[in-house]
Amino acid sequence: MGVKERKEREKVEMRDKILQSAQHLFLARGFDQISIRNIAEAIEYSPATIYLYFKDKNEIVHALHQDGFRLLVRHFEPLVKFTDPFERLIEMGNAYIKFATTNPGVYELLFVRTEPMEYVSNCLDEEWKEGDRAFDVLFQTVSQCQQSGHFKGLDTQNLSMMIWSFIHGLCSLGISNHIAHVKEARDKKLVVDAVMASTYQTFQTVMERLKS
Amino acid sequence: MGVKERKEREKVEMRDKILQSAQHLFLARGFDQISIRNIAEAIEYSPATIYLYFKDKNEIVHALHQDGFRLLVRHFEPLVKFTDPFERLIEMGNAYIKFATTNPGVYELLFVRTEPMEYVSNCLDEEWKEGDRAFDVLFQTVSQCQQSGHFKGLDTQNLSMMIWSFIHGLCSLGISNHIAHVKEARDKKLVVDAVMASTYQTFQTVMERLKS
DNA sequence: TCTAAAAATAAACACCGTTTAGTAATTTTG
DNA sequence: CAAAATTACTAAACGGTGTTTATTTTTAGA
Repeated sequence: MGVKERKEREKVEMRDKILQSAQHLFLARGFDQISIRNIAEAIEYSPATIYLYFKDKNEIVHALHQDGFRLLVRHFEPLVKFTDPFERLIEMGNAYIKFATTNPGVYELLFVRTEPMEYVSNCLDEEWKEGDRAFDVLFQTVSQCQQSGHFKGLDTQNLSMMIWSFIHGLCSLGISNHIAHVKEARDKKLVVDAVMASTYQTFQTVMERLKS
Repeated sequence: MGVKERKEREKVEMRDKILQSAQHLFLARGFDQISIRNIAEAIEYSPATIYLYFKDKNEIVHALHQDGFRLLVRHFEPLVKFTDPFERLIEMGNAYIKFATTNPGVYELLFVRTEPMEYVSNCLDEEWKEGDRAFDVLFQTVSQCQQSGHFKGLDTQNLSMMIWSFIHGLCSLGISNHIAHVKEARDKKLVVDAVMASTYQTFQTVMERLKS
């Protein structure tokens, strides 16, 4: 009676195929190109079929979301080798920026677009495990920094928030090309990279000053 | 021969009416509700008529964009009364956050949505005068802070960028409800407000430490 | 008043997410 | 093995979007 097992396997495979297709469309041609019809065409099924595997488009986007968070967390994992918490914190900033700049699409999906947020607002908790975990890594590191005598007198939660806000603002502005207009150069990508790099350096200087 | 003058006046009035309608729809019912058909219905004209006054939808959004930047700059104008540059800088943070939280829709239009950006990438410069002016106010203030002995050894442009990035990250995360998931409280709006307020306080503390 | 220009529109085109009703394939049952 | 039942799939439609084209209505000037 391997029929049931096979059917379940096929169901999972189809789900994966849909998600893979959606991600490919998203990364290759932008958020707007994730259309049910485009996905359907890519996997060579009718649009209606997709609704047998996902409740609606939001559910697809949310699944991609989870994958994105897992990717972010994976960027943080190698940082355990840095035993000094402050050093690890700085490396986390690097890892975060690297994640955002090498995966601008994924970053946009995770932190810029608001559509999935609204969806998540409904089916609370548990869906955001991955996101919470990412923040928790930061929080723990900041906490350890404080235990080592850094950032005296600052609330851990708020300081973590501040650091994340800064890095997010940097990445978000960079990715959305809001920075390019400040400078007059032509090649936007280079400008963004340069500004982000040097701004981040400034951030590091500021953090250094706050160490003791 | 006042006919030509009247026609020109009517042309401008119609343009304004379209923009006013678009802004109303946007602020009242969100970005998605800015549809050519909705605008047309609101001003009691056919959808096609709108294309006699605007090249496409992007041109409408971009016009709203400019208005948004003018509103932001207007939030900064009262700050000239603060003669101490550092005090003015802090007040600018307050003004920016106030702008973002009291006009989340406008803020989203200006700094979160990317659609208008792409449009702007084509018709470079001149369209962004207002945006540049807003950043310039910040830059000048930071520069004056440094002339008063604050923020020693930090590049002005980058430090300005850092400050903007931080505040933007805070507002952006707050508005997009990315913060709410960190805490487990139910009333998101309150949580966002609280976290933003206290985080901002932390930021102020950090800035204070950097004064000398 | 008649004509030429300008302004507005109806209708269509090609998309979108989603639903419904019906077909085709597959599995289970008699 | 054939019939019934279940499952998998899809064609077509609904109401929405931005935009274009051909046509009609309104207006202005001779």
